[in-house]
Amino acid sequence: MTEDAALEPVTFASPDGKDVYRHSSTHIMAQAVKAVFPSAQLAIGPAIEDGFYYDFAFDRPFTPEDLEKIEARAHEIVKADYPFKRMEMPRQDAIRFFKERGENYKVDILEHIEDQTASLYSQGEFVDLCRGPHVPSTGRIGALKLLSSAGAYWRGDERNPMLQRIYGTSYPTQTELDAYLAKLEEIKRRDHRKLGKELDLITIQDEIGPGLVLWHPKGALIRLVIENFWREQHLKQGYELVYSPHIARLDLWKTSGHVEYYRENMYTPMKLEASEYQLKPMNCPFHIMIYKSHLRSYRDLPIRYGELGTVYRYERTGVLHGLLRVRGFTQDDAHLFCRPDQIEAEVGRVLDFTFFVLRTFGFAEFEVCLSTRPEKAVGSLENWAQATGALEAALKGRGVAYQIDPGEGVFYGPKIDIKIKDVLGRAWQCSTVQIDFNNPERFALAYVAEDGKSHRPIMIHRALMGSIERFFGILLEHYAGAFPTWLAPVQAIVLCITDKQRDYAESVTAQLKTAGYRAEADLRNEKIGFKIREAEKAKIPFMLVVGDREMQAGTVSVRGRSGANLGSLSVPAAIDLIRADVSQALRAQ
RNA sequence: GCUGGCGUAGCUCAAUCGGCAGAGCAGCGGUUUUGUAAACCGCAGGUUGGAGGUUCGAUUCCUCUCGCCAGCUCCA
Repeated sequence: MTEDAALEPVTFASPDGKDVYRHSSTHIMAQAVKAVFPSAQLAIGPAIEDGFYYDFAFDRPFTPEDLEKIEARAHEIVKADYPFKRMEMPRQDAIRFFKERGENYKVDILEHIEDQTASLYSQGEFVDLCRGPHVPSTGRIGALKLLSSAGAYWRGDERNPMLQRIYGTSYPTQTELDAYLAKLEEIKRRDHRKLGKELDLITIQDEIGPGLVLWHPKGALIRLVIENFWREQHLKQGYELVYSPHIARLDLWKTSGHVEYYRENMYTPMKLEASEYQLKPMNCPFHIMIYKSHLRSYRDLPIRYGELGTVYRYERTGVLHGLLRVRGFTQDDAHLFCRPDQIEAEVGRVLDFTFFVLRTFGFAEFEVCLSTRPEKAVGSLENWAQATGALEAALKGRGVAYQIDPGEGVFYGPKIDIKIKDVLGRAWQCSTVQIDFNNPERFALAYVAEDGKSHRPIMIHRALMGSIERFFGILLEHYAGAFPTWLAPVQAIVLCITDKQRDYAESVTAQLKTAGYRAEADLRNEKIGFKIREAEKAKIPFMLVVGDREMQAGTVSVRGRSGANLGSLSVPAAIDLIRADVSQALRAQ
């Protein structure tokens, strides 16, 4: 350090510190790759959340055996404890330097930067173009592991050549690395595709088609509970529920602009009786047509139409992913029609409603983004400013922490996106609130104001869960299949110890059902340990064991999910226990 | 869509060099009447994703195709 400067120590505990640490790690990996495969060319290698990657131009994909060799070499480099050395040179010199070494991608990067000075970092015989900073020496990296390799396009553009990317991670200690690897295992264990099949909730089958979901009885039951809750709450919140068909004339989609802007995501239209029909990719035009079905007064506004609307979108094959990305899905959609001065209040109501619903499902942490006007957009600048201001005011009025994504709004208006964080800290985009200047214009929406003249309403699109399929998948992973009692497809199972208690078990089950709970009886001629094991695997919240003792006393022996002994209770007391569990979840906001 | 990997019984996975497709669980039949995460015996279960090719012979090798997985790109 040659001048006075503010010195800020960074450690692995801070985000910046992690970044530097992982960045140095990726240099070490790159050095190892160059040592093992000298013909590999360097592209870029940044730190990412939970690790790092480096892209290489190489004549073939890296195999797991390659990764082992590279990792072994990287460990040697760490052991050798090479110091990281920074040097600077004029940009042209740097270009010449990398050209000589055959590092064409580095040359490409240099040709695109504006700085006339380039900084290079070296450790041992390895030199890389790099802004830095780095840890003092390679020995500072405690535990380093390569995780996987895959193709990735140069500069993230699919028209560019594909490079070979290696992912890895590093931590100060082996213990921390092990904890991270354990988390990866946990993520695998909770995979909704696996759990969905194991718990017999949903399947996606080749014979049906990719991205098309079959809801089996237990999955469908959970969905029914979700939908019932959704409808009930929407009616309470002043929404009117509507239904719309799955196809409509192609002309409707021409008017809405979807044919023009969204065609690559739409199924091919079908021809019928001299006109073309389109499978719906969105619900909005239908709600608009309900609005338009008669003349509207300013007194009618806001109008809120809600629908669990099933839409079909053609997604490129490579992007489909279990329930999280499908081709046919149901949006918990609603469209609000309001006056410009009502935007803030309406958006505020939607935000409150969203948080209420998401909290009820057990999510407590959120990431909120406000996306502003993109380059290409419809609507006047004043409209954008007013609407964006209203969104912001609604957020501020509620003390919601948010970040601004400049230029990330949809072309037809600004939006607020809410991501939910699951129990493993992963963020999922579900809820969205979007202002739409475009559709009211395209469909010539109007209301008669106090002045007796026709005015254009503002339209707000919003979804709380986004898609029921995706939301269900997230819930499944969040709870690892152990749904809270109010959602569990089977809430209680009565297990008899021998067939002497069959009648009693059936009568207990009938009492539970009469009380309004989803109960089953396992009357099979099996040992109690076996029945409990099966009930545990099915993640049923309450197991009611009945043997001779219970039958004599008119009680049940209650076992909670994962082994809790809740004691011997009378049947009404057991029902109270279940009731308390259900209502607690529905009240805990 | 792109790059790579993978498709074997309902599920999880074996099958050496190209040489009779096998196990556990689940299912079915029987025995067992059981006290908090797996009783025992038996039976059945397959066009090895699909189509073509090479070969005396293909789960295995080749081509095409469908699907899945990882990543990229794109997104609820």
